[in-house]
Amino acid sequence: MPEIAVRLPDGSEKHVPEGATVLDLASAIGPRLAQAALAGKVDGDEVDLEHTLTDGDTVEIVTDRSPEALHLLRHSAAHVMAEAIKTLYPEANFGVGPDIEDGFYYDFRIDKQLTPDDLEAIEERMRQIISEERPFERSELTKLEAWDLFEGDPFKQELIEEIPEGDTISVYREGVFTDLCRGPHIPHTGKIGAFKLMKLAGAYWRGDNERPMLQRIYGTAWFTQKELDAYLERISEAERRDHRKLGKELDLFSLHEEAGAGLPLYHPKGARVLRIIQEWLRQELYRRGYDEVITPHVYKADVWKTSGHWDNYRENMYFFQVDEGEGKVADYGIKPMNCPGHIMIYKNDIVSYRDLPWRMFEFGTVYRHELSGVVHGLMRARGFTQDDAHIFCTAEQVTPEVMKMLELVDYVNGEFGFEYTAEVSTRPEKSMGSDEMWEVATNGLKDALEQRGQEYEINEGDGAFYGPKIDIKLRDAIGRTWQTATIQVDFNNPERFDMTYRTAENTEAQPFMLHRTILGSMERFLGILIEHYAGAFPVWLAPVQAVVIPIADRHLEHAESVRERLEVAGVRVEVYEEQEPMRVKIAKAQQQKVPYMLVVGDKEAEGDLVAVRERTEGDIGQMGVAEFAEKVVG
RNA sequence: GCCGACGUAGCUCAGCUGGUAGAGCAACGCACUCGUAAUGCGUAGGUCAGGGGUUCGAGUCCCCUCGUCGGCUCCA
Repeated sequence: MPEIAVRLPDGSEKHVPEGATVLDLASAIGPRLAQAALAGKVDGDEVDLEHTLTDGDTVEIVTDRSPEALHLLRHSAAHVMAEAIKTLYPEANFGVGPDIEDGFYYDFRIDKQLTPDDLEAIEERMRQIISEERPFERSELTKLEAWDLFEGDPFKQELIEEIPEGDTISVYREGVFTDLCRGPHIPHTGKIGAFKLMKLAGAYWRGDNERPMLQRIYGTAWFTQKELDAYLERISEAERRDHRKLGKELDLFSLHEEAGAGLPLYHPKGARVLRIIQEWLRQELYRRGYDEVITPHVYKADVWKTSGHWDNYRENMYFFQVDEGEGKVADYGIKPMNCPGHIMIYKNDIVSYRDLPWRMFEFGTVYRHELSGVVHGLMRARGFTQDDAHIFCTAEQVTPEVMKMLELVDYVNGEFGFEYTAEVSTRPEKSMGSDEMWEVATNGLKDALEQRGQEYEINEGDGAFYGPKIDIKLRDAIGRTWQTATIQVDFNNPERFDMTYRTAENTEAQPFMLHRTILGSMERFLGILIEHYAGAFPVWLAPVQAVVIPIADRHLEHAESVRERLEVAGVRVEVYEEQEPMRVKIAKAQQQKVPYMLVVGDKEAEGDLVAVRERTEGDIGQMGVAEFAEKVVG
């Protein structure tokens, strides 16, 4: 029998009979590999095990240890769920069902509105399909055949319509269910070791709010029960860290129905943490040549007309009218952004090139009427404070200024122990400015990243309409990512507000304007910090750094004296003076995640000492008050 | 804004198919004065998110509004 030669990932060559499939190759290498094989990769493209090899292919066998394996599994699980839905609800029409991070979903339309209880029946049906180890069978069709096959399935037909003429259209069948699918899939349903349907949601067809809303079920799938359990544990961990729960327990902030959605109220401890962060950042900014400004929360509508907010951002703004007497009524708008104020300051006087770059910053509180469905604790509020800054500069200064911002991003995130990645967003379809401006600005951002040796990804077409941007995504203690810092070039405002500066040649030129935040919104950043630290702030951020715990009433006097001296030394300290056993006070301090507990009893009063209990270490022994203060304030 | 779920004492939650509200913690009072994660007893606390409806009767069923949660969309 004629043979063909294929190349394996280790560079070696393997001869197999003509017509051999990926699975045949795996068998030829070893029976255990054949058993573990899920799919193949031929010249980098994923294929099924049944895929026929040709001479000269470079082939890799995908097993459950391969990085691509989980998405194959999850995509296959989505098919199994679709089949379960189809058997339970034969009228079902399906949309799309991809794998996503940690799982999969499928969108579909059925007559019944599902409730969480219905998920159990679907899971049960899925378990049955999985236990039957049904093979996924691929077939290839012409566009016309595919169209006919999905008769009565408008969503699938719409997808078929969009497949370019001449492209291969493939479908996969497992059991009674056939789905339009590029593939590949795992060999049979039995490979899905563990799964769970997680939640039910609505989702617009093709993500378009003009189109019908389908039902969506999210699920997760893993090779083993152990992995599934670990994933569920990760979710519980995230729930334990939920800033809304911890915010309540640690008495940091509250939200009130009567106040309105998305308008957090900071309690003394929450306010303290925010102010500590702000004061620290303020000093860093002063050191880096920023000027702090303070601008009003409301402006007359004219400002918003000039800025374009009146026309383009109205539905997100709070506008109101004020009766100014004699039948005159004036429109005012609460600021959703700080830029117009900073621009007015810029324009207050003639700016020389010698004044540039001008770095203006403000902890500016803004209000945006976000859609009711998106507000979420501190993470997405309607009133929030940005650590906002605008840098007005010349074209040549863009790259160096962006580099300075990136250095600041790096420094700030390092202080909190965050790792992060950068993404550059390029010109979107709906945008203003010339191609040349976009190119100069986008390259300016990329140059800054490259000169600093920072890796970045490109988000094609994801820039703001007024200019390209760099977004920074943090990775927190349990691996979740959060978008915080953003650096944006703005072509719009210098134009709209007719901003100029005097050049060295005594001509007028338009400055570049950069927007940037480092923390993003203070609210959101605090929320991220709460979850990152699981509520246990490091000593420098802790709203209460130490509590003094007198053992009995006769120790109150010494406790007070300790508190006074520590306060003078700059330690944030409280005395737990209620008449309760020491262990109760310790329990309370532990729950409040206070870094240090200072037990004072007879021995400490006698020697003017404190017995220090560290929150995570436990009792670390006695020391003098000054020594302890030094330890905290450092 | 859209789809769905939910909203009971300050907090966490119980209250089956409609018969007129309950626990633990917290608060307050009294006792205990204690050596490293929760002392005992007692008291008080709710127009069951708000409004409307069905019913002899609604925390429980229906509608609207507000809010919360999970998604979608949005994030000039």
